[in-house]
Amino acid sequence: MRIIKEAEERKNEILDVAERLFGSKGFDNTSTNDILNEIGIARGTLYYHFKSKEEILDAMIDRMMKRLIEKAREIVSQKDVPVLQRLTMMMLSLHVSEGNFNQEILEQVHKPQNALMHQKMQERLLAGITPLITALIREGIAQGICQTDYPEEAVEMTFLYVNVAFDDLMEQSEEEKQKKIAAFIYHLERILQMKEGSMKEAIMPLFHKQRMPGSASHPYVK
Amino acid sequence: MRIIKEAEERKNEILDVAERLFGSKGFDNTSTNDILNEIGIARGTLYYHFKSKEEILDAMIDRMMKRLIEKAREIVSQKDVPVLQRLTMMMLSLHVSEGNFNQEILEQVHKPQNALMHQKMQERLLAGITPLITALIREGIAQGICQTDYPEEAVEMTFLYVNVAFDDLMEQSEEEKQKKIAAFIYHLERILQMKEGSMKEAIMPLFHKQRMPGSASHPYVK
DNA sequence: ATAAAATAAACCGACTGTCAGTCTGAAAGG
DNA sequence: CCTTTCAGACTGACAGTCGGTTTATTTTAT
Repeated sequence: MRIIKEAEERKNEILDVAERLFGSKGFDNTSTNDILNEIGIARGTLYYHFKSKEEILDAMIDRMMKRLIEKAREIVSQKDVPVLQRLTMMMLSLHVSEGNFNQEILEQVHKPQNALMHQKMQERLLAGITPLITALIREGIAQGICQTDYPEEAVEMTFLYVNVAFDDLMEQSEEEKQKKIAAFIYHLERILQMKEGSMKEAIMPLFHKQRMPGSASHPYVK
Repeated sequence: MRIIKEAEERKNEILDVAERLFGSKGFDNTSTNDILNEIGIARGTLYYHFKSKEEILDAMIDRMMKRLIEKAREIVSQKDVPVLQRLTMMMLSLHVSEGNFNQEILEQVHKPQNALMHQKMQERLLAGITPLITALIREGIAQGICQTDYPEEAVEMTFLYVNVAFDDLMEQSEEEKQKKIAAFIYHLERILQMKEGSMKEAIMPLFHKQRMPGSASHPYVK
């Protein structure tokens, strides 16, 4: 029995499976056979739609990052929410959004074997999100909440740090985590020359109820 | 013809070649055959000394980082040199030391295909160097030159940024580079709450002669 | 002491299994 | 007729294994 689908539809089907398999087993440990067996298509079909395994990875990451960046864009555009809260929401959205899917993939992604995937994702994310956060910071500067001569670089610096240092945060003890977060806020306030404690004050409203890790929703985040 | 060597000697021979080949072609694009052909040993010999290709990579990085960290340790221990100059030297040593070897490997290392190598090196480097720089910062704090409640995290943040952002600095235009560096110093001064411009003043003495990129020696660096 | 025997260390290279990617040619859908 | 799919055999490259060999060192026997 032969099922014909539109190219786009089939591609997405492939990407869905790839996303699940790469996410659960990693890129190197997923063979192209795994993918095409799971879907039930022939080898030729896979290579009709993608010209290499790496192209599948790239397309998958592309699709994924587009989703994330779209969410981020929505957050930034909520002009009625205070700047600093939107900033916090941005940070959070990258680590808890999409149900617990990102959780699962993040656990995979920072294993050494998935370095390629990790780097590609980080590159994309950085390129896509930096301008958005930068815009946010400029808003903050305009409002006199913060100040820096190099908003773009300030964002790069902090965002990069969040992504690398907080990636393997899960392996740390609870107090270690708290310290890392506190230190980050502390230094973020310095970089952006904010009133001491103003960042913490912005974060608190988002946590007024205790949250189970990685699940329940924030008041603003989707 | 059969040449028998002591294990250590042979291992180092293998690592030498691996270092050169991984450095010039990347990890994935270097086959185990490339390595053993170049040395003129058999397949079995290679696997007698190392149990996998990845173990070769790990050992190579280990050896490399030990050298780097040793140099860094020497720099830190030069108590007669002002703290901020030593700090600068640390940063520089990681990007220009060892002749122009690092240059070559750094160019390779930040290509997407070498993500694994890059990540492993960064992890090692971060773990090895952070404590050294942190000690330096504590000296600075004791001298009243800078101040932070979280020296360790401040170091992690800045050092991580240097490594990631300055890795692909070579591809940027000259003015882009200058801006990035200026921004970094600007924010570093803020993070460590230093007198504005004090970092720049510390850097200048190291550059009193114009230097050819990546070659001639600094007054203090080795 | 010294030759022979045993042990260990280093080495060899053919072989295996896996996997990404190619190719051909036919058939179904629209 | 043109896009999509099928089937799957094939290639070439590669990491890793294995049984066996050579060289060096130590032990034992004489």
